[in-house]
Amino acid sequence: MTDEKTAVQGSASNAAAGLPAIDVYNTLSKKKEPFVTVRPGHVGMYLCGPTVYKPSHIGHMVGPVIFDTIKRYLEYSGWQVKWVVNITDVDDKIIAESASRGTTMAQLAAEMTADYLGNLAALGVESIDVMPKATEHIDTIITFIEELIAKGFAYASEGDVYFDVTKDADYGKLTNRSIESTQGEGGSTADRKRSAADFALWKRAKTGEPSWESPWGAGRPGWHIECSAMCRAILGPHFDIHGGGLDLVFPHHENEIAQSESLHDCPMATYWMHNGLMQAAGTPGKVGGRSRDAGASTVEDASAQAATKISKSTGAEPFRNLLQRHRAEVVRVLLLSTHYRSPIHFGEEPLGESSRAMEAFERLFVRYQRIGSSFYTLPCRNRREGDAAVAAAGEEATSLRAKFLAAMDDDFNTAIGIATLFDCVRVVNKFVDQHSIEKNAAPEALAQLHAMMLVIRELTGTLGLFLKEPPTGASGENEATVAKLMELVIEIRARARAAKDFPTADLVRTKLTEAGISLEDRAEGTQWVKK
RNA sequence: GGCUCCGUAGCCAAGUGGCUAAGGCAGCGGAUUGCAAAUCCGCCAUCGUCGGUUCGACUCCGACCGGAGCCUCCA
Repeated sequence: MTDEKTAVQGSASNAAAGLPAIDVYNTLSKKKEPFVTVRPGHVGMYLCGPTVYKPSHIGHMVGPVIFDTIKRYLEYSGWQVKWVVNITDVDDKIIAESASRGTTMAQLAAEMTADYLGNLAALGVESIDVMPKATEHIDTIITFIEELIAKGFAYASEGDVYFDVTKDADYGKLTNRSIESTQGEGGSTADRKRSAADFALWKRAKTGEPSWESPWGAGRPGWHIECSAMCRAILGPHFDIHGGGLDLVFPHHENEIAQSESLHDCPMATYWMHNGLMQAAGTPGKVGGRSRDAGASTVEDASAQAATKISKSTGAEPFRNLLQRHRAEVVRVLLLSTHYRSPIHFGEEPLGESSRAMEAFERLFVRYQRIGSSFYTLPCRNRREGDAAVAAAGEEATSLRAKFLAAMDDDFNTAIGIATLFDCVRVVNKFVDQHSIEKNAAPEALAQLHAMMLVIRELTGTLGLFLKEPPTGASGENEATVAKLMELVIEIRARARAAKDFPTADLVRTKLTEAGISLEDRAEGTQWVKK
């Protein structure tokens, strides 16, 4: 398909179906392309999920949050999306880790999958439709390999099966790589392969390893084949979006393309989308990767990388530990504040900054609550409903919404989207100030305020933000006790203020601030907020 | 050595061949407040360096410097 043709047909067919024109950056072409789906109005999307051998860390959360946002935005805009994220539950690393823990591969995989799912839920990633596990698709995988052998693209070798890259005319097209320039897996498997760049589709079992029966003997699938096989089984031979971290482009996605397109004579996915990797703030190197000196080959390299290696030794903590210090919503804001293809600086500093930034939204929601309405129960309108209703929110809100949508239509630019939302917050606060809505609201002003809040609800909803009311801090009976106490303290301070005893009033406020509680004096009375 | 990508204010981070280079954090000044907090208003960058193309570049090209990812396993 040529770009020119696709562009014209794309915008035309989207418009005909009442869908907006969206551009998507495609790793395959290295440029933005108009978004045209295989089936009009429908999107098939696949994201490479985790290998479940250790608790997931922040790096594992990037892709899910980004593609969750993309799915939300596409559905908001009128597409129907089917999103698949696989779980790799058979792999060398799982086998090694389970052996060292004295448990089984299945048991370890189940535990780590639960950990992963818990983290996703905390982050509001709830829109995954299918989560296939490799071990539940062994038959699918074997069939796929048999077809590849039958077509001459793969060969069995002493119980292993390899993909023959020399048979694939355009091997390397995703990463602009030649067969000669790739080393492939070395070690003991090297002499069973015809070319170094050939990769395993099926690995024969060593004694004691988990294995499945196959036409080539007992063994297990290679790393890349499960994605090809499960993609076809669930989304068909040609679907729309295939995503993953930038570190997966080679060899994983290159090899998926080789497997699927050799067999099917059609593109595997129209758009290949890759998210940037996490980097520990202030230090070079991504979070959670292997140490960079693994491939050091020259003397100069070794000395240049020494500093890097030390800084990387911190590693990445399990995400669930991080959640004890930071709300998941803060993480989500941080991830979406950077364009998805850029690396993200991650650490306590950036998290703290995101947290402070995000509170501007929540303060507005609290303000809205004081005016008498709950933000969290407002309906998230879809794009058409929003188009029809936005005028009531006034000119500024209308143009900010248009800016937000234009940014998201342009390769899901959530960074501009969030920036625009900050503008919305300022516009609404100003509106509330100017119309003295907190004192005596005119019905028309109140109506416009609600319309504006509905716009913020609509747009933040597409990012998966502010969908749930934040936790209030203390819980249950404690909360009630604290509330009573605060009521008393505030009452005493109010009397001091009435008597112009400001030293006493200020003492109360200062001490509370030190204790992490800030007081806000307003016309209607004093409010307290736990920081 | 090969293949990608990046270098924008104190920090984080968008963006564009030519209108005032988004937004956030921090900071400063003002309105408001008993004083604060919150909110609002205002201030705070010439875009790594050096060349080139162009009427005009931060935006295109080249070189250089610095940083990141990939080239067996990694989200």
